[in-house]
Amino acid sequence: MLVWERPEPPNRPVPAPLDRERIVRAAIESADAEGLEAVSLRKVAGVLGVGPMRLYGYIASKEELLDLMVDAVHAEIRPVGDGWRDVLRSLAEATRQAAHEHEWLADLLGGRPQLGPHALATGETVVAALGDVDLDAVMPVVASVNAYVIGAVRREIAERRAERATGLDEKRWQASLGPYLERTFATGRFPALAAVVRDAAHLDADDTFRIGLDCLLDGIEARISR
Amino acid sequence: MLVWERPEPPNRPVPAPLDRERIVRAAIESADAEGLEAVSLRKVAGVLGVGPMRLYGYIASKEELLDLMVDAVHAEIRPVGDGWRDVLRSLAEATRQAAHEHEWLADLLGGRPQLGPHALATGETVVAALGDVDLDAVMPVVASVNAYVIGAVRREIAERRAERATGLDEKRWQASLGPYLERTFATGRFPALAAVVRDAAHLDADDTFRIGLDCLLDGIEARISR
DNA sequence: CAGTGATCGATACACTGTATCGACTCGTAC
DNA sequence: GTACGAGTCGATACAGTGTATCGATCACTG
Repeated sequence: MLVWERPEPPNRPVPAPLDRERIVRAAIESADAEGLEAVSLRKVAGVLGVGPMRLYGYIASKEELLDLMVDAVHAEIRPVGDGWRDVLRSLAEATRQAAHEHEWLADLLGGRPQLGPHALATGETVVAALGDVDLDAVMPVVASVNAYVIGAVRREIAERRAERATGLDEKRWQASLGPYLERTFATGRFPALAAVVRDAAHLDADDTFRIGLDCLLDGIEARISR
Repeated sequence: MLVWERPEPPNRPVPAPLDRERIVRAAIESADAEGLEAVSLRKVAGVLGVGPMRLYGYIASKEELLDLMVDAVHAEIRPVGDGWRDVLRSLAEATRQAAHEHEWLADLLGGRPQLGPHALATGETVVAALGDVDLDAVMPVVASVNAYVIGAVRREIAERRAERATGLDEKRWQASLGPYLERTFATGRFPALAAVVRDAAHLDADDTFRIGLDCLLDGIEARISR
């Protein structure tokens, strides 16, 4: 068929410009807005106006995308302070802060080794601030603080989600968790637990986090100044 | 059609007897053998000789199955010892041990509040052993140890998996992580980190875990005996 | 200008969790 | 003894997933 009667090719749109940063940003926005389980390659590609397979030019798997997301958040974690204790506390608070802004981070933290440039940069800052600490003690100290933060943040976010799930409509709450614990404790099988839950002061999340962190830092201090 | 020429109904098999315990056991075996991501309701139902939808008579969602799996493992976590410190240490070691036997536990720990009977029983044991501790201090103390354990175990399992992934064939290892860090450190952007990784003593996982735990327990001791 | 590699996205595959619904069984009321 | 109602079981279906494959198209090199 001659060109004259052949229609123009269907206006093939210029392929949307793409790079890892754009992809990761879109993924993070999705995760922030709708949770991690709502992040799919199809949706991410969708908001970028692109076919799903296009992403595989920039990442090799979804796992890699998640790794990139975590590393991107590490860019926001900039511990500051004077001396090792300040910096470790700052690291902990900043990580917790990041997880508050990106709840999905709690699902990913500690799930895979963090070796991205921003994670390494954070590590560098921290380790550099531990210059006056015995070299052999640096790794276990940083590791322990990281471990504590990961676990504490996970628990905190998990609790927050559980509350939100029931709290969304008061009915559900009334019909589920509170009374469940009531009934369970009423069996008398967990007297000590029941006593603590009923009679002890209920700390908020901030205080709980800080107390544990202080304990850990105290213990570290005792150990490295020995 | 008369019965005489109508074939027997196709030997409808007696429905396999089922209960939550059987389901959970099958799921745990799957997860132990092939990892958590290989656990699907179809497969679990399959090994039980049952259609997938049958499971929904016993659980309301896959999440609930995972909750049951975690609680089942909590039955193996029986902290023992004299005094609060022994018991907290025992709790930590037992949890870590459980995660070594069921690596998928690392993916689930801290992901959702643990309110199953076995988890509560573990909590009861621990809290009971903290009888001589100020009531208001019990919750944050237990929470901090739990947080540390969750994070430490996660990191440990994550590292183990990463090693295994590359270690399965030596080629991959040589081509991926080791040299990656080499090259990255060679850029000179992470001098302090590089120094630690190169010059510091490399502790094994057991020691790393114990050092952090000791720090935390030391800090707790200082705080509650104040 | 021909050919060659890279890039793009449509299609396809195997699989997921779970809603729906018809077929069937069984205990009970008449 | 029979009709009915409730409940159980599993086949089918649906919407969605990550990713392999591959033909079409593009930009660039000889």
